[in-house]
Amino acid sequence: MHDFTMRINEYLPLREVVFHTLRDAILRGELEPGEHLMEVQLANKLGVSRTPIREAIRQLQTEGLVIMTPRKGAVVAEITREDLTDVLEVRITLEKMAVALACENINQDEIERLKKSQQELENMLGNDKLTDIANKDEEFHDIIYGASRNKRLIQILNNLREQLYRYRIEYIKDEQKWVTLVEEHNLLIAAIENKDIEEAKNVIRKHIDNQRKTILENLKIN
Amino acid sequence: MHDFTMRINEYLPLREVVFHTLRDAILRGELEPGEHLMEVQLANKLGVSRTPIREAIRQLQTEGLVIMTPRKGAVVAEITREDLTDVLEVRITLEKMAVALACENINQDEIERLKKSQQELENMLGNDKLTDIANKDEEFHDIIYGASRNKRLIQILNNLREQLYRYRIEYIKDEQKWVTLVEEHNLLIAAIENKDIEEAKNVIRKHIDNQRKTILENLKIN
DNA sequence: GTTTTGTATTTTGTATACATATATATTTAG
DNA sequence: CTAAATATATATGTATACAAAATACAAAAC
Repeated sequence: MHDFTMRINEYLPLREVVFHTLRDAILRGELEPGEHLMEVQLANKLGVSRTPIREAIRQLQTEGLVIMTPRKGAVVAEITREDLTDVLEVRITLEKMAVALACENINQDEIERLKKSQQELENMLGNDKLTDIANKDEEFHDIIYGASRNKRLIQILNNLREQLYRYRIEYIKDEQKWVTLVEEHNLLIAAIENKDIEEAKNVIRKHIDNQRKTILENLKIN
Repeated sequence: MHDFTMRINEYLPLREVVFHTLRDAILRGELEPGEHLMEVQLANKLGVSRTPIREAIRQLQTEGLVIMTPRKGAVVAEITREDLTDVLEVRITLEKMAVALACENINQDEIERLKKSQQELENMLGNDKLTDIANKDEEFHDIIYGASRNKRLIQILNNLREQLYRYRIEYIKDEQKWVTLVEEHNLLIAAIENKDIEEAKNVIRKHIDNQRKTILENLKIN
């Protein structure tokens, strides 16, 4: 018997495809900050009409990746050092909130998944591609987000992470930081398992702070 | 000589007009949760084409006021008690962050504006329309947001407040709560002026918590 | 009576056409 | 030669047309 449920929801609106294409182009740097996004040009390049392009650009705006001005169009958002600092500052606060809630609400299954994810992450370091490692690291933190049981918090944290997407490789690629990364993750698992809220908050604060330092150091922009 | 700079930026795209119209309709309850938003119908009613309607609906989606499903369209978001609890929980965390930052960064001018706004609010209680009072209360908190100097924080707080817009009158309309409201605002001003971060966080936590109780008590939905 | 299937209608997705504002190039006045 | 004025081109805003999917409903099959 075949699984026919497989093809359910396989349909993707063009606007979604365009959105992901443009988003990736921005995050990879193919579309540079300050660059003007012109609807007809993009429509021709991607072989669609202006309509899905417009809708995708609007979605990019809400993610903070482009800035739109009425009658002027959209430009790829310049990210200033100040913006990054702001984002990271909010992120630390909300990550602390997330681990605190996770301490209270996490179940045994999630703890197991956390440990498994962490083990896999350790095995990948030095072997797999950086983006795969970065994805595994995201998975780890996603489990914690989920254990917070607060959907709005999860949504905001995902959005903040999105803002930092361009820089997420920086931290992973420095081999000297791997020891710290693994150590912090393990401390975090222990703290959450012991429901030690203060310890968990401390560890996550340091963890994000390390990322912050790396990002700000490697930053060419002002 | 006339001032021609006056008309600069006076232009508003139709999508913005439609967005505000629909948003107000949702917040007033004219468009009820679960109700289907149909593009042609709205376009006819508002006398515009489908294009600005579509773009407005997408914006409503990012504000969390409607839920869109591909090929199915948009429905006004049902707000569950759980959603509200989540929003308020995040809001308390971020309001605490905002007042803490405000303690560090606020300047004399802003303190004066805070006191002036508060004085005006007190004078309005019992005299002015509830929505005007609510707006004045927003102004008060906006000054504190601004003093945090964190643009991303301000943006997220504004969005969270948006989610609670439907219920903001509930708290204001109960005359018994006015004393508490005024008292808390004054305590908050004092704490910020003295740069007493812990006290400020405590006051704002109580302040939002009081709103939370009122909202959840008056809530008919599950 | 219930389920299935075919058809009509409605609704969203996408493309395109036209209107209008902005940017660019050209001309003309000083 | 510079700068204002004008013409031209380009881009966005909006409306409309057409395609395709979802829904509603009726008829047929069981």
